Amino acid sequence: MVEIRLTNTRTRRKELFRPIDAQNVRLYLCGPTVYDRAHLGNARPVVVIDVLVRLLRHAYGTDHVTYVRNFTDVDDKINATALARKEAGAPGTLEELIRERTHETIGWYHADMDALGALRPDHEPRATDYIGEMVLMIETLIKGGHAYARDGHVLFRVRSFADYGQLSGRSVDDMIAGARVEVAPFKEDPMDFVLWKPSDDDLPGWDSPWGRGRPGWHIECSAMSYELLGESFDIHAGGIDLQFPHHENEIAQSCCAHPHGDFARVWLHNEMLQVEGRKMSKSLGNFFTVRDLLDQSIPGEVIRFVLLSTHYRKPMDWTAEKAREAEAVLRRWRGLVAGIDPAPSPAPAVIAALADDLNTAGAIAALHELAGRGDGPGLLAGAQMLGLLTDELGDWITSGPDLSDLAERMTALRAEAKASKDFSAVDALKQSLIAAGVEVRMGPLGVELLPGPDFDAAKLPQ
RNA sequence: GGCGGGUUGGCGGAGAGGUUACGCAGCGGAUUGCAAAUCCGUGAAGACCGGUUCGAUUCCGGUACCCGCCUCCA
Repeated sequence: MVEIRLTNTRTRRKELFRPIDAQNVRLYLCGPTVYDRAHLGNARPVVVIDVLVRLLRHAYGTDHVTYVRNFTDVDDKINATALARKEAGAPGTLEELIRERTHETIGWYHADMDALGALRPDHEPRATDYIGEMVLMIETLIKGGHAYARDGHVLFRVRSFADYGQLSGRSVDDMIAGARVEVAPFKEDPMDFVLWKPSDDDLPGWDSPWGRGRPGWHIECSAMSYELLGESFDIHAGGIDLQFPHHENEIAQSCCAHPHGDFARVWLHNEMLQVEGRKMSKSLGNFFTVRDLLDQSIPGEVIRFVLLSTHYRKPMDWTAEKAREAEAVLRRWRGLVAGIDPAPSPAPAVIAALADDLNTAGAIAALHELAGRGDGPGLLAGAQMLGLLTDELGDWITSGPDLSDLAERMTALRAEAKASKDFSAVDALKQSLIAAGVEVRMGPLGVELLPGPDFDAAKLPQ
């Protein structure tokens, strides 16, 4: 059995991973709020956890891992988008427009994450399908003295949970001293957070004991993970920015509603993705989507490689240079493994790196060594452990335009030139191909033409 | 203000208290009509100041700078 070690945010230590039930290893990843295209930062945890799931399936068996990732489809940004569409004259009720928007966004999300080679989770619950369960959980919290209703709102009573702040290493008093909390007249304590809030007629709402309203953000993950994974499960993952307040609040809700459970044993948090040294964020306006990159002809496999080339617990800067290097490596590797079957099992060095707190960068280094030794089957098996060099992600390598006519012409010209020693015609053709963004490779075996990133069919010689 | 993370060679980026990370770029060579690609070889590092140690880039303390969370965010 592979010994997997993971850094648990809760204990701040790298720990040996021991599943609650080795027959069913359970993992929950906080998924997207489906109001718009996923940006590149959204993709980092998805790709990282995808590798973790592959590793867990390798260690415990394909059918012994349950992976859940939610869709948050109750959210004010979704409402705002739908409302804007309605005001712009779109037909249908607000609820229909919201449903349309979330349905459309989920389709984009699936397409974009598929393009990165991320396996679909076993369950992808939507918050709107679990409103009843959330209401039940809130009622349980009220009965237990952990929540209270005021003016159509229900709030979680932070002071009722002694461990509040343990995950993120802060105390309620410290946070109040920070004085950056919303003070609302209906709160007993400034740190109390919303479980349920009232909806007016312009907002989606569900009937509840506290009137028509909608759930707060945090309760959905508590309710859905309980329904799908139980009161104790193995791993809960997400971006480090979710550590507080989202995950702290999830812990408070879940542990108070299900005092006999542990909720999540291991908390995994990935560091932020940066662009030009700054966090990619909506408020800074420096974010771009996965689709933007794909549309720039950056293959999903290249994006995946770049995301995995930095350890998940470190900030990662996205740069065009990294994408360029990754593409060159993948092109070389794909050439090396073309037509080859993978080795029966991944190289121990690859598994060892991944088992050591998901050291994907170390695993890639191990792949470089396999490639350097010319071990195609080993490289292929190891890379596929990382979700690289898979058939599904390989289209970009062969999907270029058909340049075989030009390659043949070049070959013929070159044969003539070798006899006449006049290479001017060959060089002229080569220059025009380069100008069209084609990489020209001439060797003893013949001529190879590869469309590069700047390829422009309009500039091809006739 | 409170809390957390980081600082490694030209660039990117890991592990390990003592022995080559690895990749890209550079340099030398092989190959090539010339290039490219490929192959072989190679120089180069760990913010700063202390401490522990026979020995620290690696452990501990401090300083500086950078980043993040505390507000929608992965």
